[in-house]
Amino acid sequence: MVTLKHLAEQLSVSISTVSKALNNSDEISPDTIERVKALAKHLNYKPNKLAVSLKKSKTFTIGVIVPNILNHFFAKALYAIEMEATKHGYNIITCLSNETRSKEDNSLQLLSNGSVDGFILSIAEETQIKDNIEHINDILKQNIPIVLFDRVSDLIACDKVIIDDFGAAFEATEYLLKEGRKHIVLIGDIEELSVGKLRTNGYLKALEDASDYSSGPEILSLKRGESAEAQIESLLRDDNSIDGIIAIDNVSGVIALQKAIKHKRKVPKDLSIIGFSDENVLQFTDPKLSTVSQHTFDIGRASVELLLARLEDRTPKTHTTKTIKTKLILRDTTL
Amino acid sequence: MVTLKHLAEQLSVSISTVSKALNNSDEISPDTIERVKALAKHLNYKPNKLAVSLKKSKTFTIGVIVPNILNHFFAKALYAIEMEATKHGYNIITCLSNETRSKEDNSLQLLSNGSVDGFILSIAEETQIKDNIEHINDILKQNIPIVLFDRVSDLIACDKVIIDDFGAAFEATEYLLKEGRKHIVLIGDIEELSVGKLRTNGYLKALEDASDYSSGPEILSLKRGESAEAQIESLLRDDNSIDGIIAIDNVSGVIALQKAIKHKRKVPKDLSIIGFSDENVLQFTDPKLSTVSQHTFDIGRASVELLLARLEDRTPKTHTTKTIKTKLILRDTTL
DNA sequence: GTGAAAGCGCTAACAA
DNA sequence: TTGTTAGCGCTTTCAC
Repeated sequence: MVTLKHLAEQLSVSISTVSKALNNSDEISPDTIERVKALAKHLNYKPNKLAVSLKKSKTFTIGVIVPNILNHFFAKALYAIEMEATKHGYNIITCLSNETRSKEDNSLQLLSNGSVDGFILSIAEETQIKDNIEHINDILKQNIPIVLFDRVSDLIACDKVIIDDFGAAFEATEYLLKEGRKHIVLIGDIEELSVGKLRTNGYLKALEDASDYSSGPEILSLKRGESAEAQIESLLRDDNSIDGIIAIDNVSGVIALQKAIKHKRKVPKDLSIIGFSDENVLQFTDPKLSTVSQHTFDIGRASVELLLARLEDRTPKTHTTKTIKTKLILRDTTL
Repeated sequence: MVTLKHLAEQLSVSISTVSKALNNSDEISPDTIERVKALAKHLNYKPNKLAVSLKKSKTFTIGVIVPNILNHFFAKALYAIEMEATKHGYNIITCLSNETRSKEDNSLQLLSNGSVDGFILSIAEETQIKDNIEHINDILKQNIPIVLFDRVSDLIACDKVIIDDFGAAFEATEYLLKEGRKHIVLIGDIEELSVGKLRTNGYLKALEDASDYSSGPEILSLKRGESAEAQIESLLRDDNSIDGIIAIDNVSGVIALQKAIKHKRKVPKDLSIIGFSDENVLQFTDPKLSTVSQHTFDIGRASVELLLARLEDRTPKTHTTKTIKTKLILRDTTL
């Protein structure tokens, strides 16, 4: 590895001269700067990032902790985060909590030792269910900034990026009501998460507000141990009166659609389906699923922006919660 | 941030004593060790990783560069890599090339300055098409080890993890032939990649070997600018004689299946479909797609193992190419 | 315009 | 058993 020292020796100048020259200091003569830069280029010199970071107490690295990268939502969020971070000259260190509190805690601990300047994090399911978020607040206490996205907690005081889950589900339900649907079922496997609760409430409120809707709310809360497909298929098979489905997680909408096709239900004539997802999750169905689009790319980008603002002291002392707009995208599974 | 210096001052001992105590050196008295450790724990001391890395010239960090994280194959590979790396006490810095050579090169450059101990990389499409791999060899020349996975190149001398693409496609085609299929079409959008070529050759060889197969090979090479769905749909619509499909990329198989259902083709009675993918890509179709499973998790794990072996000097001078077994998984779209 | 020296936080050879 | 010192590669203040 080529170091400043090597360059200095070759050029018979001091290390500090070389350093300054490479940083275009106006203390150094143009001539020297040129000579130094020429040799640096020739020898393919690259400043050792560890040394610079150590010296400056600044790593230009963000720790990103996501619950499950096999979930397309998080994959896309990571994509957006990486793109935006790179744009600003930051690297990302990626950790996966796999929905467990222990791994989340572990990653936080392991990176909060000078490895990263801050964190972008979506809370693990286990953490959210137990509502045990001390490990996260511990990091905050050490003055390491964190931006929470999607899955957040009121018990944590930091910057956050969310979508209007309540409003989005409300709007989707309202749409089905306007279509004249009489039996709308909500399907999901994320009732325990902050976002799941909000979406469920949005659905409930919309039904409540509908004066001419006679059947009560009906929720199929998918059980973990059992096949989601079997549960959804049996729902559709057993009850022919269902004419609307709101799927509040990533995949239930697609499953419902596949089962509806299999059982020859006319979609959307006799049955409307709206899923929750980013635009291009499981995009190859025919007909195409109507969805509440989460603008995942914007979520990731906003998270990075918020964190960098915090790191560069461009933010007020108070914490920001940024809400990314959702959009109801009507494709082929709604009228 | 708590440092050794803080601990040393509080305990009125030297910094090196503290350092040694924390590392359980037998130069230090049990008593001192205990006192040091107690205070360290109390103050939540964490050794600064940058300093340790700088000192030891060892970062315990792996740079992972993948072409496209929205492709489920790479998401899963990343998942496996993160899991395995974490298990061995390594972090991963993730970079996305987005299939471009420039970003791939950039990431390599930016991390080869002491940030990582080595790389795990799958070659970007642009790099593979142009067969311009000097930037990768440059890194190798600097004695930074690289493990290539999935998309590899003969022009790069390093450890590699691949699957038997030729054999897998051969086996899949053979299976359809044994089913008695008379008109088997290959669909794909990755003919330009190393893996795509190998898979295509496997298909061709299988047809060639089949004495009683009268129609020639037929390949639908999906054009980039146009909709894959439209191209596949028109194939199926225009030619009713097609009774077998081998899809060599991640998603074409699912698209073909959806279109077949839409056009009321009996699957698998009148049309067999085999896709290429990991087990749980787009898993919610009904019927379920038969696939060549790539054992993506094993690919990721093997990549980490190979790299760590190299880093820890446990490997011979020569380079290893590890081939991960594929498996033809027959689900519902084959007889 | 250039260089010496201190120091970021840590490890490790050597001295006491 | 403990402490001193040098040094990883870099930046930056201060002196020349």
